[in-house]
Amino acid sequence: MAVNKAPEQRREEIFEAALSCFNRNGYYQTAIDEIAAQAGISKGGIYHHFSSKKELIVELFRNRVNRYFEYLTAELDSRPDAASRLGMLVEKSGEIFMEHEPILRFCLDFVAMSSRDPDFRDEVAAMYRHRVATFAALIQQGIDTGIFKPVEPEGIARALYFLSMGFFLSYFTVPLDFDLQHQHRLNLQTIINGLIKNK
Amino acid sequence: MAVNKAPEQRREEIFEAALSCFNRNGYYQTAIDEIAAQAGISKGGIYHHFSSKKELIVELFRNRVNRYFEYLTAELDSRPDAASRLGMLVEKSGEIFMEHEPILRFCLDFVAMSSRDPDFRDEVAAMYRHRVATFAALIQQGIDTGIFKPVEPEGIARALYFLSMGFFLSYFTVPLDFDLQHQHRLNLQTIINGLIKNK
DNA sequence: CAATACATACCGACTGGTCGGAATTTATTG
DNA sequence: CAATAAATTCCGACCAGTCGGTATGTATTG
Repeated sequence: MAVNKAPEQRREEIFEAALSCFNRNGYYQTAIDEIAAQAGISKGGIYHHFSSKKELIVELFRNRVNRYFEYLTAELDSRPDAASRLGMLVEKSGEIFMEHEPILRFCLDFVAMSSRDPDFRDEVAAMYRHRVATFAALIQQGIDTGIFKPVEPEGIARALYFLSMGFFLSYFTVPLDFDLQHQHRLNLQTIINGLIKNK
Repeated sequence: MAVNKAPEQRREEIFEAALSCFNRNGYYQTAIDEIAAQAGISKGGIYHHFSSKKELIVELFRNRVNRYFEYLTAELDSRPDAASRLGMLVEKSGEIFMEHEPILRFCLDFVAMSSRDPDFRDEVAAMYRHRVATFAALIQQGIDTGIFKPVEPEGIARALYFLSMGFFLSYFTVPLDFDLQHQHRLNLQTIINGLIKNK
């Protein structure tokens, strides 16, 4: 019958099912039995691989979300200057937006839940610091090379983080009465244009 | 003993308790009994005033959140030009931020939940449209009076909405390693500065 | 005496987590 | 290469507790 599988493969199957269930009904409204059924395993089987529901979602967040957020900043070094690198970030985040919606949705939910759970919040804080530091470093480069005005890199980096989080959140909670890609570029250019020195 | 109170007063007491409970533990993790205890009433009493838990939270959202979001745009007409009006909006939203944190927190939660509940989403959509329309009208005024560059009012208005939502969300989910008021102004000025024509 | 505003007791459905043991795989040994 | 032992993976019944909602009775009010 049900042949035992390698732990890694099972975990992946459980992750996939959990992501789908959490996105459909939310974390607290999802029963372990539901995930188990969708993953083709039993409840006891899930508790063999994860010690609690909470551990499952935290591991899922680490596994999925961090993977994609790090993808964002992977090949940055291949670009010559700050403006080009910022542009690449914009491109890539647009890609993720379109191609990995389930993960984004889950991530947003996790962030929202983190307002009440310290364990969740630690994970979110790590992501926040990582992203802001990356943005800030890029802006600093732009200032050093004389492309950008002498702004506060940290502050603008935070504003970029806030804007992107708000955009993601709104994507799932607001009528989409606009073109996504167009708005995405407009968002970021509105900020970046303010940085570039007047010719 | 417990003397009956006027319905409006009871509803207000229940609202207050519900807001507090929802903020402490979240909507789904809050039992009606909890709200009842904190409001000094019984579960049956609450179901006398509200037909369901869901109706309670939706009414609470309407009653509290919309009240404050409308306060934002109340005295706009008293200001002479677009720049001054935008500035007033910035000021007021900063005030609400500092003085009505519980309501903001609840609002954010409600918005996040609205990604999965159509009934919630209708309420959020109304707020979104109202805010974006207000922003867009202001920007349009600025363009008409020659203060702003000829941008897309709707698009920038959305960016403003996204940024503020992201800021609020992050306020509750991210380490506060910056000065709130300073960052708040920086956020908005970063966008607005891009609008103002170069002298 | 109605009508309103509660309180109390209770129901049925559901949930996270446990537990004993079965099935399957891997390691060991003769 | 069996045969056996040990470890891993998994099942599914079960438990103790929770929760939204209801039914019914009682006090208050006008």
